[in-house]
Amino acid sequence: MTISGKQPEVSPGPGRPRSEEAHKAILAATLDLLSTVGYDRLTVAAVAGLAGVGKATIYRRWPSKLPLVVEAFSTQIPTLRLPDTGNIVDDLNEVLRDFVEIIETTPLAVVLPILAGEGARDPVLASTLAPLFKARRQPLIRVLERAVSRRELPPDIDIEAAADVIMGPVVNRLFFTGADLGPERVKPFVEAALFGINRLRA
Amino acid sequence: MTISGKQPEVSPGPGRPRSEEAHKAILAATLDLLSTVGYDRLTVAAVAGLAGVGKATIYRRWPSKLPLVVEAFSTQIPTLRLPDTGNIVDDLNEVLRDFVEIIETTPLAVVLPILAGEGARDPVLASTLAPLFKARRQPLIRVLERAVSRRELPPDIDIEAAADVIMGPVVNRLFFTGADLGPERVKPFVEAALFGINRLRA
Amino acid sequence: MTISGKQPEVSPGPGRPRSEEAHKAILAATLDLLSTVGYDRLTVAAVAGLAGVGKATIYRRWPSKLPLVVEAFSTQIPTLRLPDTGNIVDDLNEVLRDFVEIIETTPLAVVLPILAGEGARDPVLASTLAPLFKARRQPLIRVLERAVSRRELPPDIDIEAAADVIMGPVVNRLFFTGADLGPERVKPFVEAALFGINRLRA
Amino acid sequence: MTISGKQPEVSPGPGRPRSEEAHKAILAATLDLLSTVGYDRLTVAAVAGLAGVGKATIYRRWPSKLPLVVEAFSTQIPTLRLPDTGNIVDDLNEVLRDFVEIIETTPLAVVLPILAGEGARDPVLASTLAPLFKARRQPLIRVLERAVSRRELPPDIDIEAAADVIMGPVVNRLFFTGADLGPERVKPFVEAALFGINRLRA
DNA sequence: CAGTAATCGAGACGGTACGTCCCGTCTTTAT
DNA sequence: ATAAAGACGGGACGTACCGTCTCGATTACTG
Repeated sequence: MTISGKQPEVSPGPGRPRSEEAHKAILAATLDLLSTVGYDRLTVAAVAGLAGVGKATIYRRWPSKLPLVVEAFSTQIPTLRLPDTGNIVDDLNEVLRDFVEIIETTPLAVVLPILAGEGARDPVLASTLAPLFKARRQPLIRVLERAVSRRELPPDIDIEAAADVIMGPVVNRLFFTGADLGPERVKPFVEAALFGINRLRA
Repeated sequence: MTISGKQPEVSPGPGRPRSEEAHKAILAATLDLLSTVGYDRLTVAAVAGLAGVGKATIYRRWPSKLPLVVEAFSTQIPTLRLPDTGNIVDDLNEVLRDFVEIIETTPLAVVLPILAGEGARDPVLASTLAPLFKARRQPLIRVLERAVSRRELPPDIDIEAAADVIMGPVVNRLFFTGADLGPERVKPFVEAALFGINRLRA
Repeated sequence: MTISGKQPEVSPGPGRPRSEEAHKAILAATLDLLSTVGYDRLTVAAVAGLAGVGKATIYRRWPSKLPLVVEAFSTQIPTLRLPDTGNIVDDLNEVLRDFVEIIETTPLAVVLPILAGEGARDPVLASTLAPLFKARRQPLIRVLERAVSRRELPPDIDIEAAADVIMGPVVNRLFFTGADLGPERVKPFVEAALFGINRLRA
Repeated sequence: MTISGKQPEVSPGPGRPRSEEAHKAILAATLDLLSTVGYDRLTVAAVAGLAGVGKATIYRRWPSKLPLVVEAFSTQIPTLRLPDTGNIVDDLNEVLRDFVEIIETTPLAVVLPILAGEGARDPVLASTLAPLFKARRQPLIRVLERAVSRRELPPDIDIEAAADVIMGPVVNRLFFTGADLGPERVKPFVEAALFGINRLRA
């Protein structure tokens, strides 16, 4: 955060510092249970037990169960790679294949929509989630920006809207249509987004 | 539902009949609370109290809280109109404008993602929800079919996928991107879906 | 309470009535645990488990753990018999022997002082306890009243004070002096109370 | 405590010596809170906070909460004076008046019964408390011994039992009967103890 | 038209998770 | 080594909700 590294990060203040070990164990246990039993069968007491931690140690860090789950799943986000194949079609294909794979192999399919729903009602939560959702979109945005600089897309394109057009069809299918969608089937959706739905032949 | 509709399909049998009034009051109270406090802060006891009904009267009709919410929200669906302007662009614009308006003025913004999340975890629920989600897509599917018969779209197009490409961007923006999106801003998304994201100029 | 017995006790009010069975099971379980593990190792959850009852069923009846214990021990009081031998000395001996036996074979030795201490600080609790403590003294008071009517005691004697003089030495020994005191050793204390400490020969 | 009091009895060893100031502040804070909130709503953290001390500083001196409270309350005891009027009646009156005054103006009314109750459950605590309770009785025992040597009491009297007969009525009234009892009302109880309850006229 | 049976509002039931609080210990930096 | 500060594991507390059950009181059909 600082430019010159001179200062000692932050003053730790008096008292025993919070255990980084416990912090990690809690998040790991949360993700473990999330994938095992799902969101609402996950209990804070079970997380504490699995992490070898007291409940108070959890509540000292997160005000309730939901923010804990939010942070746990947010640690998964950096795994979204930023591809650089040199052309937009292949880049987008890779980004979407990654995304589909994560959704289908982690509890995100359960947690993401719940967060979206809660966020729609609770502005505080929404502002907590905003940067996380934004981070999730970042690789996609970068891919599109590079496409612009390569003149594959017009310079005045609305990149945010374009991102929605790319992600949307896949998101809709994963969460609402319920149709099967492996990573290998994202290609037609990329083409449709780029060139129009006429490309969607049977 | 039956072909000869002259009289009550089945003999009602002995005993006091179920109150149609109570039924409606329960659904209305459920929707009310859904929009007020959200899904999991909604309690069945509160629904009962608001509807002036005993809890057993609710559980006599729905096996648990979730199906109750599902039915309550499904009563909102028929308001999606099926437009028929004669060309695909205007039809799609109208369908999407309707959809955006409903999402932004009813508790569906909260309920829909939650149901999607729960459905991802509970296959029984998923199969309950499938026809409801399908009904929601129906106007869009019909619009696309008519476009095919008008030769505006190729005859071998994958209509289900096309529907996802149309709806997806709007859905993504409404539920996850969090950006503003009034009914008047759906037009660029329709064009992008039809002709590709090159159309998305600033 | 009413003179003519016509009315049906009390209106039960709507809704499922509280289970008398559960009530008794809770009190029995409380006494059981009180004697097994003592006051503060007794947990409400354990009481619930032992009684085969939900915790809420306990908290619906008693606001917290202490009042529950109060009521549980108060059910023990009626076992204090009211003797009637015809003379004050034997009557008092029997009352005190009963009292000592109860203290030494039930958790009252633990609970009574705690209640006294809490009552000294909390007026609400004190007024709850007052009738219970009074009931405990009742047999002793009656014995003294009968002694007055038999002219064994002067008619203008302060009976409440006399009761303290009778009970006090035994109470003090049981709770504070810590000396051994079986039921068979109460006799000298009765005589001392009646005739003065000169009677307390080794 | 030692006969030659010139310097610290033991070599203080290396390191910072324990703060005598902190010690006193802890005991004062304990007594303060005891009278304010009672025994089990008193928390060690609150004592530490009020004393301006870390919790570890408390646990370095006392193994747990109870011994801390025991020591705090035992500091109150030395104020019991040993009267010497020359006759037993006045001596006892003074001893009891002192006792009543202390109970009614300090948190002892709360602490004493609680300690008695805990002691009944925990033999270790009981043996810790025994010398304290004994010290409290010491002035009374001395008064009685002097009465024996003055031939006011028979030489073979059971002094321990006599002490219970003297203290008991007052204790019972203070802790369990709940009746008013100022220092000026102890006289009848002294007389009753000495000569029998016939003296207790209205 | 009396009897039967399912319904009603109300609210208690067993069970379980929540989030808070406290105990007694441990871990930091500072003196 | 002790100090203040405060986090730690553990565990009880009292609250809230779920889905079921039990009341007395309707409200229909059935015989």
